[in-house]
Parts: sequence; structure tokens; C-alpha cells
Amino acid sequence: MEKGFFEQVYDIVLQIPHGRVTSYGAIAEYLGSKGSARMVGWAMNSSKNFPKNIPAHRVVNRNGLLTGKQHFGGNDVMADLLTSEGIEIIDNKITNFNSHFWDPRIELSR
DNA sequence: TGATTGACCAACT
DNA sequence: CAGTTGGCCAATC
Repeated sequence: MEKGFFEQVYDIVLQIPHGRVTSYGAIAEYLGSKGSARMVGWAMNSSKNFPKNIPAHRVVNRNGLLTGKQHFGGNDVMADLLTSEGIEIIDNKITNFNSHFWDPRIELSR
């Protein structure tokens, strides 16, 4: 039983500081050729199967848009979680996204 | 084993 | 400017 690709993604997502967000592409680029942005989204989908709590709401697409909010079950669960962390959401999009952006390539010193 | 899928991204039409 | 296409690559059917 080998460890899946997901675990690497989870490891990064779990390191996202409170009140910060990152993008699928940023995580994919941090992992290099080990995966693409789609793989990160796939990992999030499987995160519900993971025995740990993955703050998937802190991962959005490149535009800061909450593309995966529908996977949280509720209507605006994802947006509400982000709002609770001090991030303003308007029309399913993070305002001042650049200010909240957390790049693993930089923060984890590549 | 082969075909399909997917919470993306960028380029093209 | 909106819709489509290709590429990405592992997990699922």
C-alpha cells in the first residue's frame, strides 16, 4: 500500500496559515511534475475520505474564485468559512485576493 | 486493461 | 467577450 499523490497535497494545504489562501495551480507547481492543477482538485475531492480535516476552503482557483464551493454540501459553506477567517467574499470571489494569497513556493522556500 | 473524469490553466476561435 | 480545445496526470469505473 503506497502513499497516494493526495498526501503531498494535504501536507501543503494543512500548512496554509489561518486567514490565508492559495490556488490549485500554485500547489501543483510546488509539487513540480508530480501533478497538475487538476490533481490538486482531485485530492480535495478525496479529502473527505481522508481521516484528517483538510481546510479545502483555503484552496481556490487562480482567479480567487470559489469554484469548489458546491462540493462543500451547502450553498455558501466555503464562502462562510473564509469570511470567518477574515476574508471578504463577494460573488463567490475573494476580494483583495493578492493580499491573502499564500504561495507555497515562496512560503515553504520552494 | 482501457476509457472516462475532474474543485484547473492557458490559448485559441 | 463567451465558448471551445488541448494539455496536464492520477484515480475511478
